[in-house]
Amino acid sequence: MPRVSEAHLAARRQQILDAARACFARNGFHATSMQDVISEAGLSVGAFYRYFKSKEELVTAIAEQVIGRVSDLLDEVRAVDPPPPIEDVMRRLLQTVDPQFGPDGVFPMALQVWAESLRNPDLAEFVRGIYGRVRGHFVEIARDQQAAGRLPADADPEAVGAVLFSMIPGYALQRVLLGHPDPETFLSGITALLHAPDKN
Amino acid sequence: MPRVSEAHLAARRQQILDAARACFARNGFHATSMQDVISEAGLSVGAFYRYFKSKEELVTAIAEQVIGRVSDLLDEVRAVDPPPPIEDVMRRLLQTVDPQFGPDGVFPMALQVWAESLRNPDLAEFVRGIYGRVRGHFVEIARDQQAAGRLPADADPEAVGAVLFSMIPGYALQRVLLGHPDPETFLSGITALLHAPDKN
DNA sequence: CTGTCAAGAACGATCGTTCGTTTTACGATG
DNA sequence: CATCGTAAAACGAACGATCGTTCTTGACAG
Repeated sequence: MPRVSEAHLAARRQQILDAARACFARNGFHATSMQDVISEAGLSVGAFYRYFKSKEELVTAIAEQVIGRVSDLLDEVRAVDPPPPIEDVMRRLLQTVDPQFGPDGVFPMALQVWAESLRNPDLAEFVRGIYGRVRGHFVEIARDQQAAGRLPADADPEAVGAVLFSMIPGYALQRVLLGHPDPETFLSGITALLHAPDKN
Repeated sequence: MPRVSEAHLAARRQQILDAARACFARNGFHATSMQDVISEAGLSVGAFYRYFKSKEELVTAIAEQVIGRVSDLLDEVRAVDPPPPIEDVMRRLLQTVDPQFGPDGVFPMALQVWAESLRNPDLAEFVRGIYGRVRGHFVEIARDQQAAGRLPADADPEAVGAVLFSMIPGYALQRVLLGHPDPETFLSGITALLHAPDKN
């Protein structure tokens, strides 16, 4: 019996996922047919359905990879101690994330995942879990900053973390939809706000 | 010949748009069929195609209404002088925008529009135009603040405007996907950042 | 042989849209 | 005012296309 090697099976699966990612990035989840994905992968219909139960399962798998990748990008940045100033943290973050704004990056597809998660409860829960963790990292960053005396002593780290977190997808959206501004300009805006004279 | 009143025609069109908005909010652009929209509107297939050339035209019309609404919300807030402190501007903004986070608000559908605009060039251009204008408002706000001495003299208003702008969709995303935090908490985070000790 | 894997024709469902028909509302006519 | 002719407006059965999926078939490794 032709039991094929475990590695071969995994490779096949990844081959499908890669093809799907390309198609989805090009045309979106809904406008790409199974035939598109299958042709791109150079497989047959029957082969595909050996590896995925349905199109929805494929979409979910891709979406989870995309969201997971976003999360990983942010994890890397957090893994720096001692905590540098907020501006440096955000600089690292924006620079790490910058190559992901192009058509081949994760952010254009992240937009699709966000929309999709409104109608796919499983995906919604997954997204909630990942983004909750990511925001948690920002809260930790805020806590670090507060401990270093770079935030008011009475500040709520949860609140500051939420604000810092908001800047990432907010910036991503500007980049993806408007094409502006570059990371350094954006950073200078953050710097200006952090150094606002105490008249507010 | 039954030329029906102009008002009647407009009302019919709006009736379709309302039905479409309800359906799209419930199931998304792609998962709602024409039959869904038409039934919701209580019309016949033929009647629908008298008012819209295609489903795509309907989607675009709805998307433009949604994006326009977001823009209008922000316009209202800007129309206040003399310019209050940044925190007050953002408070007004977040409170105005707060009721729009629920399932019936514009933001869940805005997510869909963002995704859709990646594959619909006409819609993309429209979105670009509107959001460009909205960001322009934030730049003006930054300029006002700078003139009032509440921002460093050498700050770039374009950059500060981009950062302030980013907080809105960034916050919207958190609210829609995570359900957190409430506007006042988020605001306290902004306040904390604005009052950061000058060690950064 | 034997059972796994790949292949792709075929299927039912459903999609968006068209189009021939019926209904409706108004202007003209007497 | 009553009637009728007519074109706009509404209707909905039907259509072709395409969708995602199933299933029969053959090839090939153990």
